[in-house]
Amino acid sequence: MTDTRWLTADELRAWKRLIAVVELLPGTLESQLQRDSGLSHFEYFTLAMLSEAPDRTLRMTALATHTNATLARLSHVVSRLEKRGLVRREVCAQDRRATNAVLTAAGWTAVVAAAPGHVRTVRETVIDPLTAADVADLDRIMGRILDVLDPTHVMVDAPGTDD
Amino acid sequence: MTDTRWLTADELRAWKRLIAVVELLPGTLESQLQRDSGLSHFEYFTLAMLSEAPDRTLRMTALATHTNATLARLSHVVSRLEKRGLVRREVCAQDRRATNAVLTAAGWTAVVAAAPGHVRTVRETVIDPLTAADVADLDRIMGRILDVLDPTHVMVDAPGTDD
DNA sequence: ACCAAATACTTGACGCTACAAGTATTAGCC
DNA sequence: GGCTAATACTTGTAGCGTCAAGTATTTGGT
Repeated sequence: MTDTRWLTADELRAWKRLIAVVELLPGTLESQLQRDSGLSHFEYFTLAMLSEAPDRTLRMTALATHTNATLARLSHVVSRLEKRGLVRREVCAQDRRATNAVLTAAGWTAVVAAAPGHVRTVRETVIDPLTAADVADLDRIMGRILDVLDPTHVMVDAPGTDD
Repeated sequence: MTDTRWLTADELRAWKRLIAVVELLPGTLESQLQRDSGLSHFEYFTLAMLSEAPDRTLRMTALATHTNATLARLSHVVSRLEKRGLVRREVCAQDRRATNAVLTAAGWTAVVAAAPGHVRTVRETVIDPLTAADVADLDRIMGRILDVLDPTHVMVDAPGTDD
């Protein structure tokens, strides 16, 4: 336990603003999706990952990795999505321990219907207030932070993580 | 419902990275604080706000605003903190409808003890991987996003929002 | 071939947050 | 002054995420 290096005024200001965005952004996305599509952001994200996977199918473990969820959480969420007919479970033929989550036709319809409103919200809240240079800076900075938070780049820059 | 303006490749990359940080950062802060201090990030933040307020006291409504919480959520959290002896409730003398949340001596001790570890985590995950120019860019970009998410700047740049 | 360990989930219980409804007090209006 | 509306919370309920434990299947020795 060495001496604490406190934040400078500039660092503190940037940090406070980042943390404010981290607190506020999820709620904004959540509200819009819930209101317009009846989906939580995590549900939307899960369906989106499946929609881009080969055969619209992923093993639970792979899906959990891409959505940054625990297997337990994903299992509960997939159960709910299954009850609503948006996803279907299949036992994996190659490895009977494993479960494949498959996007149903209804699930595809739901995610396709939800996407435009979601993208519009993303544009309004994040992208459109920024200049092209800002976007480049944001990309660079978030990349540096992710090198620490997610060194193996499991969540981003892996296949099938489009939003 | 006009045509959707989809994200360009650059925008999409920056967005995906931002959302990854938004998903991963809270968990990182949460784990460290819980492990080292037995506090959730929200509890820590609540105590920190109180610690910087005059008389270490704030009305519930004001505290809720600064922590970006609903009154209901804050009420539950303060109840728990009260049970642990970190916060005390007082009826406001001027307005008997209102409740003041007051940081106790034990609460002060807890937040002071938790701060160094928290700041170290913030440094390691966010500040230190960035150059000074990055920090300035981050500050500017988050400011622009906050103009949309929090137009009245209630959460940031209001008094008593240091972290 | 067999058995222990590892893997891939699933399930149940508990804690936290949002939402809805309720209580107490104050402010505004006539 | 008295009545209504607004304010400032508090409390109960339901839903979602986490953690711990359990089940089923496969892998890796021996």
